[in-house]
Amino acid sequence: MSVKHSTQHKILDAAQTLFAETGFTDTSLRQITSMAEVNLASVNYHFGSKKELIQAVLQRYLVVLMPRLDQEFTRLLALQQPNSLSQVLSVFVKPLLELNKVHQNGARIFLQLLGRGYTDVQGHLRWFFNHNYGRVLDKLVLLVQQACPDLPPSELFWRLHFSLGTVVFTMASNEALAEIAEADFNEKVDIEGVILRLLPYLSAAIAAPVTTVTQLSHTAPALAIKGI
Amino acid sequence: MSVKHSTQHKILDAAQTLFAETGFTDTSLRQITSMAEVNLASVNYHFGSKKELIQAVLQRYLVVLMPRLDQEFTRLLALQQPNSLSQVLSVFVKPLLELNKVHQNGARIFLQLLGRGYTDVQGHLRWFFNHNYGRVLDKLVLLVQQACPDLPPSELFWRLHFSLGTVVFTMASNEALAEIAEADFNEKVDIEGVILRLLPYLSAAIAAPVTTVTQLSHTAPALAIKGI
DNA sequence: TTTAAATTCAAACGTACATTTCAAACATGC
DNA sequence: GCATGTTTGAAATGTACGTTTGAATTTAAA
Repeated sequence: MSVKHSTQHKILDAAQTLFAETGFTDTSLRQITSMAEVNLASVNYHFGSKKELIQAVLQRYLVVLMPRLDQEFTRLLALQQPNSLSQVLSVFVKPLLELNKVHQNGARIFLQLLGRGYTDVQGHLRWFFNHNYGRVLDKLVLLVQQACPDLPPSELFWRLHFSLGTVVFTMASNEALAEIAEADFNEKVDIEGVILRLLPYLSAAIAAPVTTVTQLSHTAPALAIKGI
Repeated sequence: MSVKHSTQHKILDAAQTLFAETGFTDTSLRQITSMAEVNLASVNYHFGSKKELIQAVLQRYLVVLMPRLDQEFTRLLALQQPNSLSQVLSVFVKPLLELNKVHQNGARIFLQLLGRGYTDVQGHLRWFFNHNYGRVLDKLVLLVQQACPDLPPSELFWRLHFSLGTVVFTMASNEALAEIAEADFNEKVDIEGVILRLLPYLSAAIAAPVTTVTQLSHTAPALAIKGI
């Protein structure tokens, strides 16, 4: 049935599954090597350290995804005339789903790992990510800015991070959510289904009218209270 | 300057800070007791275990917040006529900010802890939370349902979880975000500022028009591809 | 002041972890 | 087929963790 895999490959496969399920810190090398049916020492032999294994697991997807995204962003930027927000966000879909070619359920696993990466570890992953792929995401910011010219840059900054949170958290708790959805609403939701539900949600959110505090305090008199 | 605090109090204060910063698993009891300047054994003496300490840290805020939320939800539900979505979401603001009375920066710390709770630990916190406060949140679902009568229940389920992700992730990485915002846009953003920015974002997101797959595939031809 | 309970303390316990070691097994080019 | 470099294996190392222990100390009631 299954082809013969190298030790590295077996380690990466087991590691990504356990990392996505339990997080980086809560997954031990012993769990990984035991699931991969390889020797404990082989992780350090092939990857150097646990830290480098984590990065290798992510790299397998990033080296596929990021050039694809970069290409899409560049294409949209070249169109000169501004794209709609939903057009911009839609370019994520295909590259993300193509991660399923890298590995079965690759898209889901990658997004889960991304979520873990942003909440689990404090330093090295964020650095690793920004250092290697920061420029690609700058293009995304530019595209969204063109799509929402009325949005102040600082507001856009916050809303893009809100959106990152939406995606990342949803994927981190994806398993639990999908189970509840299936039990409560009898609907099976795969990663594509979740992404499709995210698009209109995020489009509306990012493009939401900017509400000033004065406007808000009409519907939210709570803000008038002092001293807290 | 500072009043004399009991050992329990000192442990809770140190624990909440470290938990919020580093997460539950990545914070050791030795770090906590060393910051609190108490003996290592006192955690187990006063709280029983690390698990129970985590719950105690959260309880300090939950026992204040949840009855307040419950009261607000009940009040809105009693109005009979449906409330607008932004009215519903606005009731979170005051109770959340009142957590600053529980402890300095209590609102921020609590939301950060909530974020950690949803991503760090797998089992016991989610159970603890749903078991104790599930009924309060059922009222919220009802209110949102009334505010958005056109939203199918399953869509509402997903969007509320998307929104939870937005809040929870934003708070978990709040420190980093606030730093960047201050450096890039020269604007100091406190927890109240973040909450105020979240409200219009979430209102628009939850109430976004429901897009069907057919509609979407016009702007996102990516979905037409097969085999992935 | 006496006494009993509550609290603190230093030390140790057992466990799990990432990493290292080094000999054995394996593969590969000559 | 031998020698060389690569990979695996079982075992050990050292560290950090949560928790337990039992004696010392403080607290507070009698």
